[in-house]
Amino acid sequence: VTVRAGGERTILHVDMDAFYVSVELRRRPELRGRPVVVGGSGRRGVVAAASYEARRFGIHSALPSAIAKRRCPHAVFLDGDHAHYGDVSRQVHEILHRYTPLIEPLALDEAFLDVSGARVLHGDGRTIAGKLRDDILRELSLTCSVGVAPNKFVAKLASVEAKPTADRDGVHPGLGIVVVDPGREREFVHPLPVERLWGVGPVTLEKLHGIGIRRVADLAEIDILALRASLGDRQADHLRALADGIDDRPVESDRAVKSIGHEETFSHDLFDADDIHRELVRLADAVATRLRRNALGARTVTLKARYSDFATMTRSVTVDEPVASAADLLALVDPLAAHLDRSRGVRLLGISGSKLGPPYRQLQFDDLLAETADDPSDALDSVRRRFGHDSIKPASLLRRRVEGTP
DNA sequence: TCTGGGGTCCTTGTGCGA
DNA sequence: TCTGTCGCACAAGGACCC
Repeated sequence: VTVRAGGERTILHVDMDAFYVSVELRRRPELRGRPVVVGGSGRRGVVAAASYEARRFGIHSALPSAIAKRRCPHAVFLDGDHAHYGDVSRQVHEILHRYTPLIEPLALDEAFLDVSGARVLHGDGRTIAGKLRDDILRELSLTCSVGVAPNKFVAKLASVEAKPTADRDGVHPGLGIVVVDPGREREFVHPLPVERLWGVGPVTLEKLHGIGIRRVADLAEIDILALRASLGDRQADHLRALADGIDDRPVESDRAVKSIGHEETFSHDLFDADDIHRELVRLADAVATRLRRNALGARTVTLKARYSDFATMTRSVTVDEPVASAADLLALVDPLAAHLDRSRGVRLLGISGSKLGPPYRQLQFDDLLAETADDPSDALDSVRRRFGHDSIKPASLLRRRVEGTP
């Protein structure tokens, strides 16, 4: 977190163009110019990314694959290769690091950069955006769009304006870079439809339409009390600030991960307890592997299940000491799973760990015994060496304590 | 044969101790 | 002693993001 006394910030939002698809096309150049879809090949899949040629047919991310195939039967559907996308993402980040250490990754394919302190060395925001686009294209054969603005939110909207577009008429190249100068934020955001604001999804949009708000300018003008009554104080105040082009959130380069989880939708619903247990074993193993890779343990473990009617439920337990092994995760999750209503059919199961911390275990007396030879007195000596002579003594030497005191 | 998987953040309800 | 309330922590659900 940096605090700059006075002076405008210069924030870049870098967004790779159709990232997964573009990475695949580097490996399979024969598919260039064709509608290509990554993900969504499974029976219950959805689209993860679509080439601009595929977008001409109304295919977009999160679209159920069954619908995507209906809209464009001749599209090429590829399974995703997330490990590879992760590698390429790291290469992109190495390039970004040449210009500033203040990088906040949002996803594999996009990041915020605070280049306020890099202007002397590398030039203004537009210049830096041009340089890193050139670097990424030359070194990785990938294109990206960049928004430049005094804050994160406007920079993100600007990068959308910089992107290529696709409609029935064809694919239209984008500007590549869009700069919103300080003082022009309101002018830039006011004409946009309100659903372009970060945090306005289908539910909030419905509420906003209900009180007559369709453009960002409407949001900036409406009585704040009416807005609060509709959305709640916190969200109302937040959206109003955005509508005024105000966003003070810093670029956070060192955000700690808060949860690690795995979930899976099955090709066919599960009704059998053994089947469910088997899947939980797999999920627990996957979560445990990633916890340990990150040198973390979880104090809270959450079981997620989605029934065939798409109703979702979660149940969690919190324990005193972080767990990081598949066996420990499973021991916590299995009792939760016993309460599932299997007769409804389970289409998805997930396990996630939160309240993360170092995976240490409270030192047990047995641990100390195990460190020493068979002679218990060795263990005594070991404890006293580590924790002091009075740290261990015969129970008979302990004074009785008044009930209720430590 | 419609609805993934990785997350973050916020709201709401509830239980508990002061 | 009983009751209300306040603040807090936690669990569960949901909205939203890519």
